[in-house]
Amino acid sequence: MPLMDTRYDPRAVEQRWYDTWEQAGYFKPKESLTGNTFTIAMPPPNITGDLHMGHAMYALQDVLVRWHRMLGDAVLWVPGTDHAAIATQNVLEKQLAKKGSSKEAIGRQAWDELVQQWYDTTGHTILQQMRRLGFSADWSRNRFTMDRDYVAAVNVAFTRFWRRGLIYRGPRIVNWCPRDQSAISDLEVVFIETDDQLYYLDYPVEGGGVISVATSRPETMVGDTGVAVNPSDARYRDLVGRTVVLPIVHRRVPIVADEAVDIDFGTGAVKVTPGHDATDYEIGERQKLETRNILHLDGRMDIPEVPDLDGMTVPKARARIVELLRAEGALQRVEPYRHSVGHCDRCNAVIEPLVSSQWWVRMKPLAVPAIKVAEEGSLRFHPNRWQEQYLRWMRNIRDWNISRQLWLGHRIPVWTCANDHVVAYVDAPAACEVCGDRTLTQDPDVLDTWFSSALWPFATLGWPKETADLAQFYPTQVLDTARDILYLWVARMVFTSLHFLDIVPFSDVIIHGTVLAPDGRRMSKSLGTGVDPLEVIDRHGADATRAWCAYFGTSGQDIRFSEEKIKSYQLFANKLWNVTRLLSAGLPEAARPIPIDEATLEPADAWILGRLSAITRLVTTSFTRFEFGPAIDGLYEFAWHEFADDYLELVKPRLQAGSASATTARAVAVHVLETTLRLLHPIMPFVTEELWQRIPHEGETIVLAPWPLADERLEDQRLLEEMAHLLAVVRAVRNVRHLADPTMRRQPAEVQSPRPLLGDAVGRQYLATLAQLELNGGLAPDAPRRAVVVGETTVTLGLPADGGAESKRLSAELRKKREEIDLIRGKLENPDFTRKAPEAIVERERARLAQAQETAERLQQLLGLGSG
RNA sequence: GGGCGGUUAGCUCAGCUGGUAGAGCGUCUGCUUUACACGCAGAAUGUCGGGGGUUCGAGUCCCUCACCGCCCACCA
Repeated sequence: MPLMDTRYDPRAVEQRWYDTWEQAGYFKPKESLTGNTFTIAMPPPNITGDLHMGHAMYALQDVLVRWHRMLGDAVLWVPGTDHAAIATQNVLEKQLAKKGSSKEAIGRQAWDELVQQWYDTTGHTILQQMRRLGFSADWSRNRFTMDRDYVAAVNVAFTRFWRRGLIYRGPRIVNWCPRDQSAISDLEVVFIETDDQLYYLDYPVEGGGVISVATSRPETMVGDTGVAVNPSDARYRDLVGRTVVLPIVHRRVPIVADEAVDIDFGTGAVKVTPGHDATDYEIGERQKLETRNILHLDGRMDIPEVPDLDGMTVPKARARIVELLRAEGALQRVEPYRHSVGHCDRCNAVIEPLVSSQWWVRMKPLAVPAIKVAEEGSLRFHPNRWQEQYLRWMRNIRDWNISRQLWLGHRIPVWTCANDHVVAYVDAPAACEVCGDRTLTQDPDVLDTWFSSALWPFATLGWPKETADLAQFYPTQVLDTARDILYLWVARMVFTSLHFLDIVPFSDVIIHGTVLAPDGRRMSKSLGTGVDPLEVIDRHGADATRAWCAYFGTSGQDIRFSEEKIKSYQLFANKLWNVTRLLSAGLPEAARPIPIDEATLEPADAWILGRLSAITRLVTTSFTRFEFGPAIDGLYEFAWHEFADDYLELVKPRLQAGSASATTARAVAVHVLETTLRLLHPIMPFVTEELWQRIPHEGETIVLAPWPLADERLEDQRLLEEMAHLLAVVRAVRNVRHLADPTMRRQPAEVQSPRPLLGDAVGRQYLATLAQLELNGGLAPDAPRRAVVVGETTVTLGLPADGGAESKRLSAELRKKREEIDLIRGKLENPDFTRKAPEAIVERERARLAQAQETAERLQQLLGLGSG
């Protein structure tokens, strides 16, 4: 069917091709033609989630996946979703609340059934949305972190860690979210700058005197079990070892010396509340201080001995205790204070550190190999600077709190029997493996959702079973994600895989830029700054959206969303559509490629083939380096400007002539277009398939077409230079004509060039075609004329005379040339330059000088004639 | 407190190991030329954040300052 419309409509094309590809099974791994496999585990989005611009960035993965498919590798892109414990629990709790119920009301068993039912019925909407972007993942291998096999993998992982002694349970200070009523890990705490107050409290010292301490949380003083000073602080040396009597509760606590105390902060003395502050907890451990809990799990005060405060929320308790302290004369002063307060990154509640019994993973031994692989280079980061961030975190790693007090997630696979034997089991045990007792109870907590995510790249392939997929497709090659989960997820996959499989899960980590709103703010629903990728696709097509993502994604910088740039890629698709329209006219659809007879190539043909080879190298290199920007820029420039604007304009007369030369031109043009479409396919899969099918090609789909190979023999440097010169002459002619009379089209002209342009006749013909000149008639001897000088070539145009304007223009050009000559000459006359600069650079400057001098001489001649 | 990124044309951004400043959009001029007006042709626009240094030569390397953004940390 011939292409009639002058406009490419992505909506008429994309869905159709996607369905065709998926139904044909093109996204499933094929037998490798290279012996290589190429695997990417797609970062699993939250099952509750909707597609946002962050997911659109996964287009980078699809570019690589499609490229490797064309290279002939056995390619597998594994998709899936994550149960995202807290987020999903919140969704379901809201649903219950609407019905006036709650999870506590229905009980754990009914809740578990509800959750399972929800998993079964929820449509993984987001994976459907990803198809709109053209993602060529193998959906038949879709995984969910709550699938039966995946749960089994999680239990195996936990149990193996346990048996190696890498998991322990113990009371430690944790970040407690009073709203979610769960512990969260350090990484899930976000610190927010807050205007607060710093309270200076006077604590009476037994035997006389007071010691002043500063605190932003005065209510915690009822949990104080000590006062600490720096051991080298002379001011307090005599007080160390003595005892303070706390106001209000009138408890006696010691004054201790500890290095953690900053002499310069506040008074240099600090109240120690090991029960509710991480630093204080550590001081307490070192100094053997008592740990007192003063909070209920919902964040209310648990302090029966002070009825005035008991049961109050923290803000109320803070206000009340200030009154009480003031009444006792213990409040010295209050000053404004700005500091960071920890908040839950899920629900934004203020975190209350408290001591609680939790499950922990010992990180130090796991970190050692994870550091080694990054140092050795078997784990690489793009951009490279993330390696340092990764290493810094790994080297300073602390134990990982993996238990959450939620009702949704992977239950911790630990059972306790009546005789208090605590053991981890892969499957629910019938009896205690130590004593045989049969009244076992499972730990009520669930695992941090990142514990299961850490297994993603190998558990999705079947681990711990030794599946064929695991054998063939593991390890993966590339992991691409945003930087915010470098530690939460990427780092944890590395040490987990090294521990269980003794292998790096991926060799290259791409950290793509974060998409910001057009004004530079973070994209977020609550700010109203979010952009829906599906709407962008509706407006500009998936190809344009992908090209935009790929262009900016690998730059490593954050990216402001810019619809204009996406629009430009839509126009690019349209350009390709019209090029195809031009070339496919008169061609039978789906014909075989036309053989190119090398003997009949004209210089223009050889030139565009050479440029095609160069662009093939550029794109391939760009993909290899995980830097897609140059590939996209290069293809855009090549296809639009060199191929369409220059080459096609040049061969149009030949195409219409219907000669043997027409056959060659058509064969070359079709070949260049076909190859360009293949080079572009990983980035813009839809339009390239649509157009590829309409021109001569081999194979049933561009998805499985071979990746183009460069042929450097075609890159004739002399030809490229001569062509560049010719195009420069063309531009200069057009410029002069436009200045003289912008409405003027074709006119007579003469060309003089000491060296013939591209073998003279052909060059003159090209010049005539592109610059719209009549070169055969010659100019009448007395006709008004304009001169165009580019290097060695002079074109004399028959244009209306404009008195002084012409010589003024030439004088200006001459002046510019002379400045250039002075500049280069200055350089060459500097002995340091000629001695120290590389020979090639000096040579180039000499050549430039010669060119400029030639032009200047010619201009001088013309002016001499003109002024005479 | 420590660290990382950014600062290049009106806007959004490229510029690899130092060697004549680039793109897209926008602006201006002209053109409805049988692929494309979502187009073609032409043009204008930059003390490459400030200062210092290294070098024959610095947007690019080093030091320093300023502002913007991010990360880490036991900011009581």
